[in-house]
Amino acid sequence: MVAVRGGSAHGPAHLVLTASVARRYYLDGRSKVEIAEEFALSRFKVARLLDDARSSGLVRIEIGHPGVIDVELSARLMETLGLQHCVVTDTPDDHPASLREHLGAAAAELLTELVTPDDVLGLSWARSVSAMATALQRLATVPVIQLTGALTRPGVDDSSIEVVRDVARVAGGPAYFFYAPMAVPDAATAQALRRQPEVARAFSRIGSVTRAVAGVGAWAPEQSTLYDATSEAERHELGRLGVTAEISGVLVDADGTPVASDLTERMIGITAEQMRAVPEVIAIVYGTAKVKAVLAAVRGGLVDSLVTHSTLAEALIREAGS
Amino acid sequence: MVAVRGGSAHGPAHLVLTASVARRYYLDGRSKVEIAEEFALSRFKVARLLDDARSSGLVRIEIGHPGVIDVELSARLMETLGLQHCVVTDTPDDHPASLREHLGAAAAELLTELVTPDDVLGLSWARSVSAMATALQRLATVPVIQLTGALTRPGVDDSSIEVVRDVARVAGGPAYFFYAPMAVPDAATAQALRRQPEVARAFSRIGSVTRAVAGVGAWAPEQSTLYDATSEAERHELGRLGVTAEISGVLVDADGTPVASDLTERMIGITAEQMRAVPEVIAIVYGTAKVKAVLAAVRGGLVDSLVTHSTLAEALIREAGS
DNA sequence: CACGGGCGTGCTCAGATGAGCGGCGCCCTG
DNA sequence: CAGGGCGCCGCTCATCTGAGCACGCCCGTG
Repeated sequence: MVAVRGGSAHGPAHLVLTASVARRYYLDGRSKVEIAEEFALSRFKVARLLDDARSSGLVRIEIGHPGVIDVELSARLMETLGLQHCVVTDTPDDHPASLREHLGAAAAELLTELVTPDDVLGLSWARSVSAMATALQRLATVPVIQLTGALTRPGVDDSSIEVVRDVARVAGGPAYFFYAPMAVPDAATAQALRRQPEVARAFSRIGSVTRAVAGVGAWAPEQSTLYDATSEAERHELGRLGVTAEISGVLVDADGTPVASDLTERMIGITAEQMRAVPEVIAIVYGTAKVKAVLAAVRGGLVDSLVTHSTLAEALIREAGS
Repeated sequence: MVAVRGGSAHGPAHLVLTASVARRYYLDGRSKVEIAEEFALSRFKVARLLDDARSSGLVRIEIGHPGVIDVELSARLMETLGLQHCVVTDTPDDHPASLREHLGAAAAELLTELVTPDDVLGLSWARSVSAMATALQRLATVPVIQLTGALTRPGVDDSSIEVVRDVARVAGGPAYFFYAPMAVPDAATAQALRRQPEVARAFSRIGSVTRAVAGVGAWAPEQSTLYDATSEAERHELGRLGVTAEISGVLVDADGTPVASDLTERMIGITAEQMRAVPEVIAIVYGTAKVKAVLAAVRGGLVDSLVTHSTLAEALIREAGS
């Protein structure tokens, strides 16, 4: 090379050459060696041109997908929180009911995809889980286990109590369900209930559950069915103990450490240890009020996967990053 | 692997996994081997995931640049016509004067970039070349050669006749210019003029020109200064001979083959052979009426590089493709 | 129940690629 | 004018990557 350089280093010809090379490489899929031959450059030059093109923004790479699922955000949330799976919809979040419906549909799709005939499915009591059951159209043949007692709020139609049976019907597998409340007034009653044949039958299966679906509640009014069903004094006491999240009746503090209390003894349902032992717990969550609760549940290893909406997902990433 | 597959092949989890992998690969620049290890996949699986991601449109790669130059279109036109260089601006084409100004500026930038101290620059007579000269702010120190006589139209201010001197001043190199018309009434006068010291001095340098800038005219009213300066009979005769393009006084047919005629003898300027011998002739062209003229000039090997606007560039690609 | 097509998977091996290095010419400064 | 700094270039070598192939499983069919 004669090595006498002319004008500006980043003139239009350089720009167009770079664009040509980028086009050949990214759009036509040619190798750098081929491009080097075609343009009479060294392959190193081509590589540097392409590096420049990317760093200068001449080449833009976007990851996206037409549809309700924001795949890029899902991937980011998954990586940020170290989740097993993650689905984020970009549903507008101004209408809780439609939000729940969309998330239920997304969770149903996820479950259909994930569940194999080798799985054992556990279901928690939550409106979002019920929404998922409604949307579920197909599922591998697996046993379905009820993980907690029911908890209905007067005046609120929390939809069918038949969630476990509905899902089991779609799956074509056996259903392990029972009729009992999530919490009872005293430990003795709880123990008695746990000995009930149906309850005991379901509970004996909890250890074999490989995938579970649950909601996540925050310890605040309207943010947890359990909170709303608890007495004023107990709410306060549990709050004092640092309760931040409620997952299927399991209470944990901000670090995700289970908070033992009087209430723990009175619960009919899966324990913190059992839940942590489940290989994959999928939580369906919505509402930005639950940021800290979700983080606690994930950090505590209780929740492994998330189905949520973009506003909450972004808030989670922001909070987790800080 | 246990090899019992669950739900749908393209569920949300698959989508999000693909997005994660694509993000790591394209955005974070990790290698496929690293990604394979991170996600516990085989590197083949990663490669196939990435292939799917691109073919399904999950990953979109765009080449573009904020500015007046449409680099992507420039690259495409360059490849389609096999040009040495190409600059396409996306200036709106509804105002010829502003168009000429923009193209002049783009051409000036291109020239600044391309010209090295080893070059010898030739300039043709054209309004667009004049516009380039006006915009030129910097240039390597090179000799500047006038390639043709001048051709002014009455009532049209074709700007300075001093183009060659102006450019030479910016370059800081010697100027080889002369005052003579582009065409004269008879061959004898032309020969006499060519013997003029200044003319001969400039012409003797034509063989050493390494880069030239010119316009391209179509053989139609208002599309070529030479056409407009020619008699009715001659226009018709030349049209009959198939003249399609005029480049710096050189006339060629639709294939780019030079058309010899009576007029050829009466021209004061570079010949077709000489022009083809110039390593790079850069043409500044605008107006979709000149599609066929540009194609002829390029196919004939007279023009090697183009500075034009998007409308004409697209028309050229369309026409060349068909 | 045996067979064969289709699909997804991972292997081999040659060719492509990236990281880091030394060389060279330009430009700036003393 | 000499020396040093800097940016650009292309090389080497270890690693990465793609094309094609073979295997095993699933499923539908005779």
